[in-house]
Amino acid sequence: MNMIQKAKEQVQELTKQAYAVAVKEGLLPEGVTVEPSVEIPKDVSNGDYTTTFCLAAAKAMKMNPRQVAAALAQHMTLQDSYFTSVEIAGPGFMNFRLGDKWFGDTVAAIEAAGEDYGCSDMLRGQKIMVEFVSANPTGPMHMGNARGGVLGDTLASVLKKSGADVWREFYVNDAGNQIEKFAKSLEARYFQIIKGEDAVEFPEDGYHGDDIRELAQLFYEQEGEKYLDCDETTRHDALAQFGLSHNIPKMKRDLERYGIRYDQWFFESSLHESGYVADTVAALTAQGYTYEKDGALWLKTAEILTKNLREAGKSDTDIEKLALKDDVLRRANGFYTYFAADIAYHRNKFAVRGFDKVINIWGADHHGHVARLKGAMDALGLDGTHRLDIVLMQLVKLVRDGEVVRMSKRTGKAISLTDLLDEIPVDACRYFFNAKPETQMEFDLGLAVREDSENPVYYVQYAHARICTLLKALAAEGYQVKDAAQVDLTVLTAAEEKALIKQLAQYPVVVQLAARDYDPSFINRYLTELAAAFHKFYNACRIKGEAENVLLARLKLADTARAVLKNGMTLIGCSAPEKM
RNA sequence: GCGCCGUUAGCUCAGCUGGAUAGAGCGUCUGGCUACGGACCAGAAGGCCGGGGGUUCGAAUCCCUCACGGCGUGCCA
Repeated sequence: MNMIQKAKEQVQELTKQAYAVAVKEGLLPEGVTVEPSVEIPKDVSNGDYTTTFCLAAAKAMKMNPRQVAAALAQHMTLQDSYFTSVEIAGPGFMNFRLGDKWFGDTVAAIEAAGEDYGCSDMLRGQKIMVEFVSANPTGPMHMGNARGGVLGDTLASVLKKSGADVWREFYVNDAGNQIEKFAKSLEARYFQIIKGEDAVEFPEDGYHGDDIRELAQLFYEQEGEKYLDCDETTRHDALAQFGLSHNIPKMKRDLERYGIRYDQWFFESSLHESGYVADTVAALTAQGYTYEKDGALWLKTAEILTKNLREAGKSDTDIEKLALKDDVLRRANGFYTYFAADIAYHRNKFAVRGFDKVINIWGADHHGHVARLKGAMDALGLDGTHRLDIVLMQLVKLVRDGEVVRMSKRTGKAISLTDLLDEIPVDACRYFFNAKPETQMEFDLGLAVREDSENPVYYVQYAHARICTLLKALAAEGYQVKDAAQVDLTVLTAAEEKALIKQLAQYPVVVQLAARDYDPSFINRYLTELAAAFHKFYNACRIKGEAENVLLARLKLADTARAVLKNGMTLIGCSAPEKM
């Protein structure tokens, strides 16, 4: 248990005990079972911890909240607790103030945890897969992929710190229609190189990007006109394979520049080759969830989702309005759809590889698929409703000089992830994209370079570097950081010192919130606040030249702040340099 | 039409499962080191929390409704 929880539980216990005594004394009516809610006031003048118990319980007691508070305060015994005072304020808040012991214990607890500070067993025993980016390997990755990459990677780290057994995966869509389109686009460029640009028409729905031209050129340089007259299937296969063999390693390289590494790159084609897609569709058919129409095989999506919605309490008229439709699994031409492969893929995650929970980071434009993929898992008896979580990430809106820049690969105007990294340092990118998933972000390319100095990541890094320099300077004077047990931490009484320690204590809570909400941006905000708390402390309290006991206590505090800054930056994949 | 996401300071965003006077950063203005890193700190200005109703002792937060913006609603992936 972390120090915040300890303090909160004490407030709850003290309040409950005081209530019990007050009842015994006949001051308050018995039988009120309201659980005391404990909060940390924004303003320290309202104490370090507060409970709203009196406000919540007053109604049931048919009393004025302040009277309730007065009765409780009378019988509050603070001996042996972390608190030194309790006072009634406002409409009936009870405000508790922490004593020295809590602050000292907090510093000692952080020291004892070391690099594991922030870890919890909240998700102990859970095997969780995070699948993210999974960009089509038919072209360069764009800004949206950058956001998804950062989000997925940090989320995975946060879940791991919360005790889960985490697996990072990239799903490679190396089969299906997109690949065929990819091959046709490459083919057209290949022919154009040989026959001249005007002699060959480029497919309307093909990929127009320059990367396709470059790949075709490379292919031509390597293979010459060898594939000019062969049969189409052979040529398409060769071109697609060639293209993928260039694009996939490039995606790996780009993601590694962000510090993102996967446990596995899972190929869609493997599901087709092994017959697992066909097997999965057969399993759905065996359960009676499919039917044939117009030569295609359909999944009874509407029926499955209607059942789920009814169980969730939706009325039939509401469900009617949704106009649910069934989905094709196998086209009339005999090929399986992307959806069929996706069902097989997720069945594999649960049924074959045994993940308890699967989290997918998807662009918001895929939200229409969430319910039906979960439903398909339900139909297979895999409880997709509860075990499959989809984090929908709003797309990054690119703006250049106030004008929206489209990101479609088809138009070829996308700003690639490589371009982005060439302009902006990795740390700034990671910090910027580590935002709340559902926020619609705007990224102004004109400001991209300025983002450099504006990005709060430098503020955090500066705090860290400043401490490192300080430690060196004091070491040169013979002052080493000592163990908490050897330092008198009770001399840390200034408001800035206490504020800093309280901020340090928050870290484990923040990590858990990030894991609970699948929102790693909690860590960003926390680090900015921690850096601010440090800078304030540093500005208000001198270290060098102070009396030795004060110097050593403050030095210990600064070093503790350094460790937690480093811990958090590592968690979100940013560096914590010792000098800048 | 229907569905999902969003709307908070000039800009980019917080607001922790309903709490006290709604907060940061950037930008603007005013101050602060012969002292451990001024990439810092202190202070000021700047808000009908998109509009309207409701629930509550209490609403930016929960419910309803409307407006605006983004996305989706394929035998595409």
